[in-house]
Amino acid sequence: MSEKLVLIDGHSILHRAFYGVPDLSNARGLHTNAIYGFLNILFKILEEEKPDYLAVAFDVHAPTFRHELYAEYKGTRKPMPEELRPQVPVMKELLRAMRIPIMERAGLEADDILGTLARKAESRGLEVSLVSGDRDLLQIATGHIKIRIPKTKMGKTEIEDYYEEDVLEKYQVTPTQFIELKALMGDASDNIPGVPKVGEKTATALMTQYGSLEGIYAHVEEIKGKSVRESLIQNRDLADLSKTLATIKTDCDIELDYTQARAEGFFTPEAYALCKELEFKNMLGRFESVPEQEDPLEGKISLLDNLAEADIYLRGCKGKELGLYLLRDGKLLAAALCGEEGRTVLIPVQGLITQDYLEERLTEVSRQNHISIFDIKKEYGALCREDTDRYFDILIAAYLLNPLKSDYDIETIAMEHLGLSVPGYAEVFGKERPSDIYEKNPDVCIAYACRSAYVAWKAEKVLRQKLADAGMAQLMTQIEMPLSLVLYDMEKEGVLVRPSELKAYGDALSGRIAQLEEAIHSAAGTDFNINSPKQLGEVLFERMHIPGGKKTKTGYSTAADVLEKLAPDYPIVADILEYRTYVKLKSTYADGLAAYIGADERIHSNFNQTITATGRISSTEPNLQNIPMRMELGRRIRKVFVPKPGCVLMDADYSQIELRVLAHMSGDEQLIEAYHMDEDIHRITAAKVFHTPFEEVTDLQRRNAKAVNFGIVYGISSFGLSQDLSITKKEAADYIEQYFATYPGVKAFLDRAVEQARKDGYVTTMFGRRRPVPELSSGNFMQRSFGERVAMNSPIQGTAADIIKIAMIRVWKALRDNGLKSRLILQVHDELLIETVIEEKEQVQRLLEENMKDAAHLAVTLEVDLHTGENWYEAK
DNA sequence: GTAGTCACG
DNA sequence: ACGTACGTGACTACA
Repeated sequence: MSEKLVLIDGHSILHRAFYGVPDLSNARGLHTNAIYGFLNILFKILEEEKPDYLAVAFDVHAPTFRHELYAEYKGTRKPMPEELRPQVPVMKELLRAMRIPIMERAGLEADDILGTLARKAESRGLEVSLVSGDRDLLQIATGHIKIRIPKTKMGKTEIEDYYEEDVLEKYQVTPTQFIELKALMGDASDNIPGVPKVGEKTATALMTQYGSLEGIYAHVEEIKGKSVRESLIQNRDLADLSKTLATIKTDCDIELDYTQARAEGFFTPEAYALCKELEFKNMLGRFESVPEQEDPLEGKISLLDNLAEADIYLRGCKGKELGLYLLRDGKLLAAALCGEEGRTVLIPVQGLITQDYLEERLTEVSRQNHISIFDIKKEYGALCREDTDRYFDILIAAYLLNPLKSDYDIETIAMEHLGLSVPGYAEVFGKERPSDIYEKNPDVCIAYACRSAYVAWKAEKVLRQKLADAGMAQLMTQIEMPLSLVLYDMEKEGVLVRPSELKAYGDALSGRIAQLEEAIHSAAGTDFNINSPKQLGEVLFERMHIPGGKKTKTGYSTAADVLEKLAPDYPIVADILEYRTYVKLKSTYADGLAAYIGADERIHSNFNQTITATGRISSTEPNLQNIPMRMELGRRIRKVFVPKPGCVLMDADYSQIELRVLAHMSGDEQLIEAYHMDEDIHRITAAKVFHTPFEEVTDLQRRNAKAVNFGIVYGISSFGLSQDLSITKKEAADYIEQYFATYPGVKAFLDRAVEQARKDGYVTTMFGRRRPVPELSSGNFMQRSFGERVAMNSPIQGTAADIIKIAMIRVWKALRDNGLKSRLILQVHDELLIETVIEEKEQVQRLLEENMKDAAHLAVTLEVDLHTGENWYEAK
């Protein structure tokens, strides 16, 4: 088999990646999205092609023969955006670190280098792939030279491949004709002059008819369209010049050193270090050997593996500020503590040091020491839970400083906030159990645990300072840290369910599912998997010829909004919708929830504090924040959520908290006044917006006003609103205009939010929580628009999240301080659920209402709707 | 592992 | 012209 060469147009791919990959930047503020995208494309190509040789070509900023021919020639590149420019040298540095040859030569564009090297390689019998975002390269395609054009969209890379025949198929012209096609059309973005008034269709038609530019001019008098004909005749010189400019040189004096271009040994320590600096964490897995900085704890670790030594240390550390790390594997294996730069200790569960003993001593230590720790919610079980002032969670701090990360870990915090490179959990333990590693290689485990305690200890000061600088010190100490304990308690409490009722509910669904499945298969005339959108799309839109266009990349859209339009005309579609509803309820809720019922017949969901970009809490395993509510059938699932004996469920939810937050933050007098009227807010809005007396507002008007209210909170766009209301964009735009005329303060507020985001790079909530909005500086229209909506929505959603967090802490403390046995068990964004001891009902109700209403003092009151019931269904 | 779908606020 | 409402998580199919 012949050998394979891959050549990449560096600038072109960087450009593609820059526009295709959302904004990224590392701790030093360097934008890295183009480099990241480039690497993704590079790795994808390496995997697909497994080339023998690889090189990357770059343009040099110097005049080329094209400039000599044509004074106005500006190069084939678009101007480079500010955020991209600094990424170029870093990209080259990374390529050098990966031992990939960089080909560049004054007077040559990357295209010419690619063209020349490709032809030479082809004549030597190699298979060649040219990777570029630039279609001009298609002229080089042959049976052995493949042009690969990657498209990066939302982080996913797809590559269009063109051999000679593919060019012919897609453009109806040969690669050679392709140059002349471009010459005819001109290409404004490439600064190549062309014959005016010849568009792509005309140019293609002419080219297929006459075969070449020369052929066209030989028969120019026969051409039908007058304006085209005259334009062609007038601009003959321009067409020829354009062809010369667009022709990629394939005979340059440049050679590839095939020894250096061997496609191997990319993953060098230098490249690893650079990727780490750039924070390309998921790239690091590609490196086999993992070079590390010297261990910061070399010689500073003490192993205290007997009771006496451990005891001496634990007594002696009283009053210190400690960093703590608990090594777990289901059970506690060891505790690492750090209270000074020069010494970190590890106390293993071993011999007389039992798990109980160690946990007891840790609880004692935590009572009299300040402790810094990573992910405290997991460790509260072994800690004193009187208050949270003594604790600092570096995970929560890192989250507040940048809530956009998908995950947080100790090694990333060490790198980002301490500039310290330490091995990560996966590097130490891989997929093995910590206890196995601990037996096989205790030193590695000890070192890992101690480093983690050291990082927690060392990072606290830095993180505190950064939080203070960002105005989030109070948010950290007064809201997030106390909240972590509330969440711990909620998880521990869990919520009681009735397994038998859940089972019965599921069984009832199964019956109907079987019926519907049968009806659908029979109507379709074929048995297929209704759960497969692919198969379903084919059956509906191909086999049954139901009208309905493609929407998704992969095929037909079968989403509910598409099917709902078809349901009235096609019974099978209505059945499918019903089938979907039932299957969803069965799989996610009936069966899904059943799998999480513990031995105590309670479900203990995880409440995560460091997931969302806006400051909301999230719930997982299972998600108890998305239990059906809107439809009656699904809503009945709530009947299986019950209080324990002697209790009732009390549910309290804020009434339109986000809209009230908007009224307050915007200070809009009209909106505030509307709330003071103590009437249906959507109806008032409708009356104001549509200039209708309050009493005469129609249901439709109210519904529209409500949709606009929602839209405002989401970061209004006429398109979004038009989708929601099934009206035209124009009508939606009118509504929005009317709305802003009614509530001018709201408009001003939203504008300010976007302005702040543009200026500072982030927006803030009433309580100082930050949400960075990197998308706003994107060159991509779609991403920028998204950034604008985010800038408008986040302060509102985030402030509402802050407020309910405050309420949770107050309610939790009030329950505790009054010695009540009722417990907070769930939070659903604007709603709290309390398992309430019947005797405490009045007291809990009062305490809930007061604490929720008083959680924040706004220009409008916070209203709370409160219900009590024998199950969650009744309590809503 | 990603895409499509759908449940919630 | 571009192509979306904001914030989540779970399940199924399929490469």
